[in-house]
Amino acid sequence: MSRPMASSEVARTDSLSDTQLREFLGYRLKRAYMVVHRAASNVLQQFELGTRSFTVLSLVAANPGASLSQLADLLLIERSNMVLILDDLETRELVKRSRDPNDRRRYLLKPTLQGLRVLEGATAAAFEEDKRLARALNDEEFALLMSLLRRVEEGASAD
Amino acid sequence: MSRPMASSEVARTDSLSDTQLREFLGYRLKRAYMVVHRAASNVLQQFELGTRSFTVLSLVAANPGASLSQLADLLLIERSNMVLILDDLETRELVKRSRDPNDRRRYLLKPTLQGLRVLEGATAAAFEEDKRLARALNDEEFALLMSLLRRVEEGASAD
DNA sequence: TATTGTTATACTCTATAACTATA
DNA sequence: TATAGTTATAGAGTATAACAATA
Repeated sequence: MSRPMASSEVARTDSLSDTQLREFLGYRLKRAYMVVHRAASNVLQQFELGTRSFTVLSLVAANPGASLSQLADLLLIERSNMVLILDDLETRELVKRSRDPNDRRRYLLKPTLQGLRVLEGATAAAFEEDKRLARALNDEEFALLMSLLRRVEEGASAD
Repeated sequence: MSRPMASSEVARTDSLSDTQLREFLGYRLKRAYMVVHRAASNVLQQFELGTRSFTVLSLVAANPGASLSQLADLLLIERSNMVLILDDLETRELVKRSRDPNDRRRYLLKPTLQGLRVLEGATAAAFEEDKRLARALNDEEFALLMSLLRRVEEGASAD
């Protein structure tokens, strides 16, 4: 496959070293996130959902009557970005906005029947893929990883 | 702070539930990655480096003579995107491209003296911030998390 | 034919500022 | 005056296709 290279002034190997970067939590987190995110995106594509749309649809279904700001806060994203996600979900009739009669600034968000149907299929597919992605770990290790990630998130956010 | 709300047809709590999503490795990975990435970006800003530029500069310094394609492969990004990162680093005279005399398709990448100086400071700051972000974990837990992340990445990439 | 680097482009995700209508 | 939702826009990050030079 690879033939011997004519040697040049600088010694080179076929595979580069990233041993220094591998000491960084940020580096390892990003690499793991990338492969997991890409795989999840591929699976959700058949439902015409991105990972963000899937997450928002899931939260709306689990919290009917939630507001846009609440969702944005929970997902650590800007309200202005949440508007676009909800625009998309509402255009496709997966989520419905309706004015909150008690506070006319707010919209109460609810899933449509079709939204619930799509979510059901997407959740099953996403969950199966999630398990497949973590197949290198046994149940105990998986639970441990989840707990460590949560502690990192909470410890890092607490400034 | 929060006054009692007039009750509406749908019961609502101030904090939404994401218990279903919290079962997903992808969800937890993304949340942890977001807070870590934002903090790292903030720290690297004083060196006018993004996390990607920092990573590439670090790899060039650790592997003088590496090629663009090798770096792209290692970082799991497209060659076309690596071109733009290197354009930026070279414009700022942190990295230098020079033709490989043995294969005139390639460029050998090397850090400049200024590149090494900037990298030294950036690495120290990034490492300190990385440790701060992981301060919720002791050394043993940190090592365990790193190992679990690596196994997820490798297991997930192996299709 | 295949590979390296490149250009152009589009799409996704994130961030900021300013506006409106309500409170 | 503060908050909820919105608009517009800019900046990262990522992906795809096509091309020239070289192997």
